[in-house]
Amino acid sequence: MIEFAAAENTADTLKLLSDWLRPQRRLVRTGDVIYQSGQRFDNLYILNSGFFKIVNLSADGREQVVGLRFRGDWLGFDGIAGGHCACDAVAMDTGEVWIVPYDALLAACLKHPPLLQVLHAAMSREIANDRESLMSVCTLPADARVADFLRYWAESLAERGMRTDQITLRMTRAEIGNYLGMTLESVSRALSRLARDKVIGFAEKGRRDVQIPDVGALSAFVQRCLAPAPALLQ
Amino acid sequence: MIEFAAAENTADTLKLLSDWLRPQRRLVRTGDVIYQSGQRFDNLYILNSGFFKIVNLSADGREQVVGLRFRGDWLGFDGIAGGHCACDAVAMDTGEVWIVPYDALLAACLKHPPLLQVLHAAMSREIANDRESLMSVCTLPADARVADFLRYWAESLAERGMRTDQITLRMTRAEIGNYLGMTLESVSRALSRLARDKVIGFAEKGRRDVQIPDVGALSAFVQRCLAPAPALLQ
DNA sequence: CGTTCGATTGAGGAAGATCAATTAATGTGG
DNA sequence: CCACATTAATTGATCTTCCTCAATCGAACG
Repeated sequence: MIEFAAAENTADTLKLLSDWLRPQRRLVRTGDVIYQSGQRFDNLYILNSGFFKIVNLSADGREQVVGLRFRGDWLGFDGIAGGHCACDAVAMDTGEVWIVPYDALLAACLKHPPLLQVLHAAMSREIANDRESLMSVCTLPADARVADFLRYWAESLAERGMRTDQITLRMTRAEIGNYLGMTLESVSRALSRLARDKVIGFAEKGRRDVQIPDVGALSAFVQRCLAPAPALLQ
Repeated sequence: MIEFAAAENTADTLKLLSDWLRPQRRLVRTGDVIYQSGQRFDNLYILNSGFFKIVNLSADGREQVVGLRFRGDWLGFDGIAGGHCACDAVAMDTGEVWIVPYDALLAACLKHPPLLQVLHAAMSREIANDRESLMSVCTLPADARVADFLRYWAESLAERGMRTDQITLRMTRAEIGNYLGMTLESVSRALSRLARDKVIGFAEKGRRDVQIPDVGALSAFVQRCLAPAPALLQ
């Protein structure tokens, strides 16, 4: 049970951080801003619960969702180098955020080095995840990208011990499209096709709840999109 | 002189790292592999000179250039979380890489906390950079993406005190296209258009050397691509 | 109960991919 | 050093995917 082990791991790590850092806790609701681009960097944030998006804003006004974050993830690493936050972090649901002053964190890490390992692992995971995103956007056609997005979301939940057979997308089609580099219409069409192929299902009411009976079917769908020839008969 | 200050900064940081870590040095040549996906994670690498690419390989065989690295950058962060390298790092030119065992680095950081700040800043920069890449791929049309790629490369050189009026691309059109999420033909056409518009120039012989008389012109070109209407007259 | 916002679906068009031919650069063995 | 082979780059023609524009439908909310 890898999922279970990972969920245990997340909980253990959070306990360790809570015990050693005694962080200030902040309850957030949908739309609440954790930090904003340009703001001075002072704190890192540990997510105890909820769903969050990271939004990048370019100088010329382009807006781009560049990441999604869940329980156990950290926010704010982008600010360390420049002393200012480089993006916005916004809650997509009610949740709890732990606030950790960076200075205090460093002090705690020096006293208790295992904390340092936890911190570095979080940054490392973020780097590896971002690369997967880039890979997905660069190499997958639109339908596969949507499928891969659902797979990623479901697996993120699974790793944290949450149910994945029925998930609630906390983003509009426009936001998903922005994150995946396509239009909202393309997202909608892709989801319709996934539903037609029985890879996903929609709840009776509302199309924000997606049923994923089998996460593996999503991966299979991605592979099917990549297959060079349909190979009708041979 | 921001460029000069940054170049000074890179040099100072490298000196600090060299003095405190006494890293093993390795000379590399074009094509040399610094580390490979799946390999056990033991070391981080600091780039003293040269040009490097980070290549991600997916389970189903898709290959994607997910990053470019220069003097002063670090390699290997992706391996910290999982204990194994998550990508390949390959030299695109002759250069020198400093090898730092992660354990030794942590020990040194505990003895000399400023090192920790340097390490975290490097990881932070990497995170912020990756997001810029994703943003570029998701929001810019092909021509603008190529222009933005050249701008990024030129500015990376400028930050390190190298000349930017004439740069040598160490990648084939195919590699650039892979990195930018487009075909090699699209890269070639974009470069031809940039040359026709006098935003860049080509050397007499060989089209791997690109003349960039004015980096600002590249940014302007990107903006022109984004402009919704040409606004012929008003 | 109407208004508003989000989602779906269709039709047409445009950006970029694919396929193909040519040219330029690089490398190799005689 | 040259003829030849090989790889990279350019350019054109065609085709596919996805975007844009537009209409309709459904859900949520005051």
